[in-house]
Amino acid sequence: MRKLDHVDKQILQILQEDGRRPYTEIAHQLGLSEGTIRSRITRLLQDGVFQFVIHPDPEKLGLHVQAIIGLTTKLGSQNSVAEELSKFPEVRFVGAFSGKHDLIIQACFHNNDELITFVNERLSQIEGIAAADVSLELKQYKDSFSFVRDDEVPIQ
Amino acid sequence: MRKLDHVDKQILQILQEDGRRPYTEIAHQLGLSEGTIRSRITRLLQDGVFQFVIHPDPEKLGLHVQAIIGLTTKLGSQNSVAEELSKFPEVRFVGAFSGKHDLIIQACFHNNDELITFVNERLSQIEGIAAADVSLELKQYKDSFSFVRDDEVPIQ
DNA sequence: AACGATTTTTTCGAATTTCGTAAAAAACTG
DNA sequence: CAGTTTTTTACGAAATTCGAAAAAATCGTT
Repeated sequence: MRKLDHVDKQILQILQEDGRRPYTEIAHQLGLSEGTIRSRITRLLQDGVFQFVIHPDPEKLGLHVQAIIGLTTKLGSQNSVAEELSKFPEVRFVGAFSGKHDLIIQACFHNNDELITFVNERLSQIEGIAAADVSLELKQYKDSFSFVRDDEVPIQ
Repeated sequence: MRKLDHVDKQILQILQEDGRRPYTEIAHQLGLSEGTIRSRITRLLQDGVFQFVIHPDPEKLGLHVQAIIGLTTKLGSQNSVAEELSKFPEVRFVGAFSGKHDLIIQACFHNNDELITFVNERLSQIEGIAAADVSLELKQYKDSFSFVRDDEVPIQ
């Protein structure tokens, strides 16, 4: 996989703001031809650098309750627990971490009942979870995939 | 804002998988006309139900270090701290929470140095942060905005 | 059930975008 | 610097999107 250059990052930055901006417009904006933008985007997709998706507003979908849950797993079951958790549609993020919790997940629910049911019935049925530390989201300030920056990648 | 119906959710589910699928194809897939898909998507966008974005792979962008940081703020400064943090491009998530930490953020860095600099120099300069509890991501299992489900919204 | 009003869906030609591909240009290599 | 590879451009054909009007469906009222 070739290293991303300035043009690639500019394309990503534009698509970050509007994932459906036409190649022709991006081309015009960057002073390149449509074909160039197209071939670059095709390559970026092929290299798995990004995907076209949508960002729904959970509130508008009726998912009024969001939570971050820190999990402590029994030694040796971290991986299987993480994979099990990843299958749930209400779980949007699962990661293994160093620090207080072995796993940290983020999940969305319609209401508190659904969250309680998830913790008490779903989580308890997964073998290997020792403890769950639930933090309820009170207000969301920022939530995005917008981490494309055009600054220099540090020399390793 | 009208309530989302089954067709809206189906459209969102399709776009979740491929944010660039043409209206014509969605229409064909759902047995509706292109115009219907177009007007529904236009309305959903106008109502702020979702946005077209891209999901970059942080690793492919050279962002090899991700962290979740739980913050304790001084009484009264939670909001200003959150807003300040939201301005950082490396910070992709900021939320106020009940539980152990007042704020929880998620951020991406090129390397450990960048993370250390962020914690020691950026965070320390923000007025109102009492403590920061850093968890380093060791492995990512799931990360998506795919929380559109087509099950029943519970009766409140 | 019938009515008008409103909203949603369909239709269709025009404008725009995307696609396939070949040629040109540029960049890289030894 | 000639040869090779990669990238960009160009352009006609195919597909998609767009604008707007007609048709259909939905809704509230009687």
